[in-house]
Amino acid sequence: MARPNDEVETLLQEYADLIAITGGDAFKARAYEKAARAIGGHPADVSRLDAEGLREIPGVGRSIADKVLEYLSTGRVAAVEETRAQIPAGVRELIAIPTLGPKKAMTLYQRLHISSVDELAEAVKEERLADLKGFGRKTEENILHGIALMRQAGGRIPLDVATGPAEDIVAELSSMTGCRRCAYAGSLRRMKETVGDIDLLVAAEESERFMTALSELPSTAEVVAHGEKKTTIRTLKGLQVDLRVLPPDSWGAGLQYFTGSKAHNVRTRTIAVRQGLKLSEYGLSEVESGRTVASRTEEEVYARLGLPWIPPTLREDRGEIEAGLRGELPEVITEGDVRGDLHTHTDLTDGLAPLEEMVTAAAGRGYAYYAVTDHAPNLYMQRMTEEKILAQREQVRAMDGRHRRMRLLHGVELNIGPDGELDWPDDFLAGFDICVASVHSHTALDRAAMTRRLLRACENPHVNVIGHPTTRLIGKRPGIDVDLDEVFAACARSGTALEVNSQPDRLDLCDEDILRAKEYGAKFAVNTDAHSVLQLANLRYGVGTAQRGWLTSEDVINTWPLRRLRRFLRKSRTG
DNA sequence: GCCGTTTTCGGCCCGACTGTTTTCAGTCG
Repeated sequence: MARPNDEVETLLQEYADLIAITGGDAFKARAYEKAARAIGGHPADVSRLDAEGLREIPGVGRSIADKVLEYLSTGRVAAVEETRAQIPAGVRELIAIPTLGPKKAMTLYQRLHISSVDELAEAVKEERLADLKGFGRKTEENILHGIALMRQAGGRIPLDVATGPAEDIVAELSSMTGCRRCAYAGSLRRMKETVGDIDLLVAAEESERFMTALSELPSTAEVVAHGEKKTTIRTLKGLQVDLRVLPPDSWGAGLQYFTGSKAHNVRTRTIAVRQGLKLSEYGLSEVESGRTVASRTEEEVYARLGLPWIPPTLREDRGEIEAGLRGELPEVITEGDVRGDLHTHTDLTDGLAPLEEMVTAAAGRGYAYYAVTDHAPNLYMQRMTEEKILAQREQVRAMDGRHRRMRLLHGVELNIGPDGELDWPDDFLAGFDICVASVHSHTALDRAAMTRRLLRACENPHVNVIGHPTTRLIGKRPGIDVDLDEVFAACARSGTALEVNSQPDRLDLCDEDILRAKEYGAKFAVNTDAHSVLQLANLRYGVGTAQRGWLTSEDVINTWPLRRLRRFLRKSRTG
């Protein structure tokens, strides 16, 4: 059910990790990492490719192509199994802890026989790391901090990881006879950045066959509970899936109930009670007579409560009930409102696809404009130069107009240095159509310095968008310590947009920060930061996050017509 | 292990930061 490319990517990445941990050739590990990434981001289904087709993927040679074929035909790869046998699986878990890499993980295993995150936490507490070479007080602190950060995510699953399987299962159940409606609900439907489990609903006259179907899916590893109204399974990847089957007449009430949030439902139930009604997953009914007054659709249920239908992404009790009652619910943006992506990469830096492929894919999405924004020189590993980016500009200009309905913008993703300085002087920046500027280094500056740094970037007349403004990585790295209110105010004042980065492990700004920034009158750009053709589709997650932040088209510059966008990009430089 | 030749080996994204050392290894972007 999972995309074969993703499975292969996961396998090759594991092999790369294992090579690194067991002290194998670092370049070999890198080669596997690179191939993993290339296959994960490759548009064609690898399970349909032969050896020759596989070797056309950059970074895939004879050896890796053979391993992929071996995996696709047998489900296993001998070389990987052999390496797996050398160290317990838990050792690999350790390198997920920030600041802990393969070398330290191997030391911990060899010297202290630590092979799980729990054992490591225990060992730190018992001060057993004290006499290990290379492990000082500060390292212990970093490990504990890293573990705490991981546990904070509390086993919650990133939005994109849950979405794929949820859609697959919905498609599967929808195709069964007797299925009147099928959808996922819960925090996934509300598009929270992480979800605890997948809540599925089916409307049907009888339930058993759906319960059985779920239990018997190839991706099901374990049936946790199997009842008449509810079945819970765990997938091979450890995702928990709850299925509820409802009578078709209860569909709307059930969907409303199981979408939540809990806080939102408390509010809707309270409104019902005040009207002498009772709201449950089966319907909205009169308390006295028991007569059902609304249940078939969500619209009907909300309408009977005196509310318009409320988009799931707003159902957090953050004022949506009040706004709905007043008839002032925002018209939040949808994916269809987005006219172009303003932050994307190509293989000129760390993207996977050449310019032409990215542009063609963007045109295929129906965009009216599209910005290419590769990395600038101060991200040293990308080896960008003035010559290279000017040559790219030539290519972009030459390509502009080839897709009739889509205009191309040539841009760059600049690095905001520790003092707020940028990669190139102003006169060079003036040659770009759009500049995104992001923090990539020096993430540990104190709050005052960090704030000064970002303000200076905002105030640069050529900086149009602050990319992933907090640089957080969900479950991995907290955001930078910065006075966001100052930054939001500066953005609003200077005509600099704040990015809503759609990468599922970023979603930065997050919903709550967006709500705050909007108060300052700041504008936003919902971008993918795509490093491959496939990642252009991550836009949905950014749009979901933008919705959770109550953004409308008016707030989001890349929903605007090109003419208006261009005016915004000129900042205050010209009238 | 991949790649591209200067073709069958020798490079491979480079530099900064951190914490630990006392001149550097490990991790990260």
